[in-house]
Amino acid sequence: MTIYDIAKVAGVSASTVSRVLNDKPGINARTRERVKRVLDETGFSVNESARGLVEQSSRMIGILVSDIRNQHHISGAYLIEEYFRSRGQVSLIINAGGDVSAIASPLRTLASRRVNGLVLIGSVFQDEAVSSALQAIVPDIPVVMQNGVLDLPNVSAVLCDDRGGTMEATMHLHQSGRRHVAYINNNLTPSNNKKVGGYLEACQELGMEPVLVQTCSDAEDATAQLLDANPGLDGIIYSVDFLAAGGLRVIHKMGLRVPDDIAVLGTDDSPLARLLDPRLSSIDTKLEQLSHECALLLEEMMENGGVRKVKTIACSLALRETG
Amino acid sequence: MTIYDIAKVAGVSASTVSRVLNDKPGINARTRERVKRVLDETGFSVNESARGLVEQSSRMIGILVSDIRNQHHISGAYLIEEYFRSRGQVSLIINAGGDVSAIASPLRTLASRRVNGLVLIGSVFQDEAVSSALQAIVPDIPVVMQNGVLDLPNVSAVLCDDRGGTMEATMHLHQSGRRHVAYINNNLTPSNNKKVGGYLEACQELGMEPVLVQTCSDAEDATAQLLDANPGLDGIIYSVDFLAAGGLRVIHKMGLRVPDDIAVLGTDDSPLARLLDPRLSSIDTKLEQLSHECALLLEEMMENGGVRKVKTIACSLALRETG
DNA sequence: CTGAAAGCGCTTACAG
DNA sequence: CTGAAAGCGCTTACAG
Repeated sequence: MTIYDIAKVAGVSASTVSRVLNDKPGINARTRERVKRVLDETGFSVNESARGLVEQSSRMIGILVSDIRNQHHISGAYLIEEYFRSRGQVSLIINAGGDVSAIASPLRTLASRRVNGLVLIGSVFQDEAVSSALQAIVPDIPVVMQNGVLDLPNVSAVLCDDRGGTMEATMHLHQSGRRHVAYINNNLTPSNNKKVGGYLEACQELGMEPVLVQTCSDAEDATAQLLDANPGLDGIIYSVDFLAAGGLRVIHKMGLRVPDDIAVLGTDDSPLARLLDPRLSSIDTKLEQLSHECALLLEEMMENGGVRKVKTIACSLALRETG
Repeated sequence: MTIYDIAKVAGVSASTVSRVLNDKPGINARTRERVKRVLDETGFSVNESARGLVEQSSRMIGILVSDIRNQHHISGAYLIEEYFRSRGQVSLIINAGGDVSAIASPLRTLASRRVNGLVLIGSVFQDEAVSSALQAIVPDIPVVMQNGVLDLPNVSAVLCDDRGGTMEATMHLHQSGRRHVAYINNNLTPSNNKKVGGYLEACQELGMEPVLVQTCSDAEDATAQLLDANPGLDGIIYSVDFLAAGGLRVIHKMGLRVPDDIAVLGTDDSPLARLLDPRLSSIDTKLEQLSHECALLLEEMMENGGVRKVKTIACSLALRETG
């Protein structure tokens, strides 16, 4: 079923059908009605491939997510998908996979589809290999990075002030009387590095001795060891909420009370924070705002031909029952 | 940059470039090499719109998710995306939104894109309105439903045996000595209805008095009221894990011990189950297997022209610390 | 207000 | 083994 078929039935030309289809002005109201009726009755559906070919626009954007398992990233992707779909752009959501240097393959896929814009979700994309790949494969497509920056003319960024948020969290604990606050970090992502930096800076400012733990495995083991080695600890900040879940379990098992004996803070203010018992206080990294800004920025770049911008969004503290 | 440009540089015709691009046989090895080099050097990227137009295939599949907030569904979508991408099919993941009767709009979007196949994730799609919409808009596209069935010739289904899983869970509690087991349900989805059915049937078989609670709001309130009204309760099953999180909190607050005083079971065996304290025992609804089967089935339908099939996958119990 | 024609960038018989 | 040509289903100047 093509517009020619519709044209035949409606007794007009394909051009006219196309005009009706696209709500172009300058068409006799009666003709328009007649064509519309045929369109409806036949259940006609435009072939977007053909349309994309002539319009040189796919009406699609690409969303590259660094890791599927990360609910935070998935949620960001969906927020962006929603925004664009309400504006007639469909989303191609693709999982880049763990290996950032393998980004060329998904990027080529997206390029072939001629996506009108691209958003990269996850700070791991702030990487030299990604920069080269972007430059080589999509030098002319507007790109926005969620929580990462790259110095490329077509690549904007919306950053979350992880450093400031973590500083604020540390200071908050200090203000509420804590004097021995540790930080437990997992992945060495650019985002996490900023968090750690904020923690260290706050410690210095406050005259607290920093206790930094790097764990690639289990938060429980890390917390247990930390607590064994530092009996005087009265606060722990985790680089992500789910780590704090394990931490709470260990603390509970050791017979310490939260927050009386020890305060616990997570990061991201994920849905999990509200589900834990006690409810986890967390650094809100503003996922929704971040995603929304990404969408707005990308839209702006797609329309105005791409002026690079870098925005930063402040974090806040979501205080609940753990500190 | 089109294949004509490549052809000119390589000193061949566009047909030859196309053949090289698609790894067609019957091309002089030298010519192939030469073209490949030019392809590489120029960073050529096929226009998939043009290709899709002539091939009458978009190399895309559509994935319709009923609700973004449901991590279970999102995870399913990603598992399917992964499967198809590794086979050269890109995924259009779309959030259908809460209102099932509004499914026509996303369906039309997907139809316009000429997706080669479609998967619907979420049992809420098992609905008369969805059935009509599918029939009207995509009568000829292979469709697979994840955990829902519809009686349409082009619509296959992979179901999870929610009923059996919940029966088994109820029986497990009974076997471990529980005699007063309640069930807390949230949404009235087809899937949840099966769960409730399984619970009721098990109660009958076991001679237990069923205590069924329907809550559309908070699991904590529901649990508190339930416990107040039924002091003898020694087990609760929740229709989804996150409800159990709230339940555990209330139980804890009331001074009851889990599982000694009361056993708690969730459903879906989500990542959350392992993060709660105590670790939540849960009915494993086999998300990964379900998604994988959906992908296989859809692939089969797309290749062999669509014989409808309905598969059911058994649940199992993931026993941890709560019962 | 409407239509005929060209062209978007590919693939694929058909010839040679 | 290779190329010229037609055609996939649209949109958009260009004429009228």
